[in-house]
Amino acid sequence: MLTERQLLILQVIIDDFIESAHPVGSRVISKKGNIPYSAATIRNEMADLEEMGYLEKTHTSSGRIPSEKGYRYYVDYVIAPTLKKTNLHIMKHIVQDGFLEMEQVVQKAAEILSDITNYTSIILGPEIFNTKLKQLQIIPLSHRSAVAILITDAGHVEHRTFTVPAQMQASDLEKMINILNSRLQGVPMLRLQHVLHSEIMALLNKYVNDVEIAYDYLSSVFFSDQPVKLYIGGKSNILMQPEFNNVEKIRSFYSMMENEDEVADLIKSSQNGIKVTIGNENKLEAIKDLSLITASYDIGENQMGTIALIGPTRMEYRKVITLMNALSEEMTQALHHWYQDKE
Amino acid sequence: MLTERQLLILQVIIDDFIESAHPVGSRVISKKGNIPYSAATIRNEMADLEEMGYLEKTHTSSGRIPSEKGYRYYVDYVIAPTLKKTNLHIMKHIVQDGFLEMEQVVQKAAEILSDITNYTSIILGPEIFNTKLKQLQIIPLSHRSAVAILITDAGHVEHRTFTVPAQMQASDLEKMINILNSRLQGVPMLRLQHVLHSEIMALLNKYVNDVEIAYDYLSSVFFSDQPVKLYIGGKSNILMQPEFNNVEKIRSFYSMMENEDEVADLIKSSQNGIKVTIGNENKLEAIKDLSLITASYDIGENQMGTIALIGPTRMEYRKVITLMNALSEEMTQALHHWYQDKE
DNA sequence: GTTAGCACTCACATCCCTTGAGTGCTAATT
DNA sequence: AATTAGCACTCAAGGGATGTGAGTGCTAAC
Repeated sequence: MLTERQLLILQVIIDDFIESAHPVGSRVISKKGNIPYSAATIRNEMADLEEMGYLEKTHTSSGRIPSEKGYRYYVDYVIAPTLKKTNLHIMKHIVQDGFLEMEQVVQKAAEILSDITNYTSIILGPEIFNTKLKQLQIIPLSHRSAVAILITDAGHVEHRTFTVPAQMQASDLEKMINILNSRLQGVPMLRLQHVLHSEIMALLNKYVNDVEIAYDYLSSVFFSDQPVKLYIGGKSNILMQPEFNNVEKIRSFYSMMENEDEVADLIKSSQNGIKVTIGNENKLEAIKDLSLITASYDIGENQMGTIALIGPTRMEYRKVITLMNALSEEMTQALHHWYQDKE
Repeated sequence: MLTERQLLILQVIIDDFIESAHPVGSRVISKKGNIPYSAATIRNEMADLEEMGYLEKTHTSSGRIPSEKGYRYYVDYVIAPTLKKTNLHIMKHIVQDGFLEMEQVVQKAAEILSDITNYTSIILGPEIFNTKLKQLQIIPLSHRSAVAILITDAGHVEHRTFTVPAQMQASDLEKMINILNSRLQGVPMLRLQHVLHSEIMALLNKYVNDVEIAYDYLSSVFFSDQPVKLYIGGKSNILMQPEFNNVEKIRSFYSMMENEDEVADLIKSSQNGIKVTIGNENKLEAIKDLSLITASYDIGENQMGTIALIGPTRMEYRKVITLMNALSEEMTQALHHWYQDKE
């Protein structure tokens, strides 16, 4: 659809604009080394490109800036084919260190990503899809309270303090713990509630006085929906971008970022691989003039988590995509390591 | 030092400016109901107040705005004496709910505080000063890794995944856990390392092969300095303030807030009670034109944590201080509850 | 098909002017 | 002696004008 020359010009404009954030004029383009055409020719081509929707003007006599369609084309047909798997070893130093918990690895990855790119990074922690309960502990703190600790085979620990209802006997509690522990080990986290309900309630019934209360309590302790775990890096990086020059934009961006659920929804990508969402392609109002790049990192058969990067539509797509590809690869590996250690 | 009338005028100016954020002129003041003087009289007084350093002008013919000295006087001599202990029950609904963990209580308190005030709140989690180790658990995940869980008598749970060194026998690990568990229970968290070193190493020596390695590992697992826990609420609230109208200010504020250690240092107040730091009284460059109010909440003999609020120097001091007084009271109570339950 | 040339456009900066809220000072009033 | 009215003065802020320059589109020449 685009001629060789049009493509070249489009590319030059986008590259230039990504760097400078200023509209690109015909003269500057014609002066570039790899462009053997005069400004007038460029102008004609630019007019055509604009007609086709790849370029825009900010006003009648301004230079051109890429439209969202332009970026889209650039990302899909210019960058994507040229991407080669690189081995950047971004996280080399982190993974070597055996002490780090998985959560810390993820947090660190977010920081690195935002440091390198100067955009804001968001990493959605691995979901518990596939992990199994390794051990359940209930530790009484007093006659009225206790802390429940769930450890998964991935080394993830959840804990929750709860008040023991007055109607519940201390002996009941103890019995209950024993039963739960013996029966729930090895059960996938996702099936916990189901198993609890279908298999164990009957069993508990024999030993414990008031099963209703017990069940209510167990449910509330174990299954209160865990808030999603988000790791955000470089939230203030985005303020360095010249497009964030008015307070209203900043305000709406930060308001959005404060709402973790919304952010989690936003970046939770179902598909594998890298996904680029440009400007208005985003559903969320607050980032309709930003670009969002998500990449999933996964482990075995199930998707686990998502890495995302938010920046201006004028984003260094090539660099960023390469980087995220590599990072997602490395995180997958690092977490695989993790899992293999546990087997 | 100040005459009755000067004080009245100062107060009116500050109140007005706090509300409007605009310089206050003599005419508006004279129009107020409780002011029986003409604009000219007010002007004379204002000139005096300015000479004494309580007021400032933004330019030669502008109205007056309070200087930092003015705010300071206002806070110390106008507000402070009139404060009465109020019982606001800000957190009533939270504390009632028995399920919440202490951390959630604190987090919630931060959110409430920022919601009510529209400023940014920071709460420094209770320090572990006085808590004792309730139970220590080490749960092997595989032959090479394990997760250590420390539960304090306050129901606080710390966990840490670590890799078991190859040189260490599985049997050694088990023995070690037993010894540690029997000996460390009830030891105050702060003395853990000391006790470990002085009492237990000898004991371990008898049973475990390579004590050096064991000790190194234990240290790294238990005593890697826990980052301070900060709970921040309403980070974007401050953007609503008209003084945050230029990007540079926003940038420096957010950069500061990203550095948790710096923030923790900033608000870690040694003294009890409420402390107001106005503008340049703050050491940190980024908030030299903001005000910071800190209040400690404590439990028994030891200070536990700090509540802080950051807003423009033009802050609703009276409201905020009253609020924080009440909140600190309530948090102290809530946490006392907590502790009493554990006894 | 490409390019030089030229008239035209428009954002942006600068200067100027007006307006109005506010001051300080002086003289009159209480 | 304290208060107030009156008045000249100041200055930020807003609103044209105006000039400048980077850029365009179009036409005609190469």
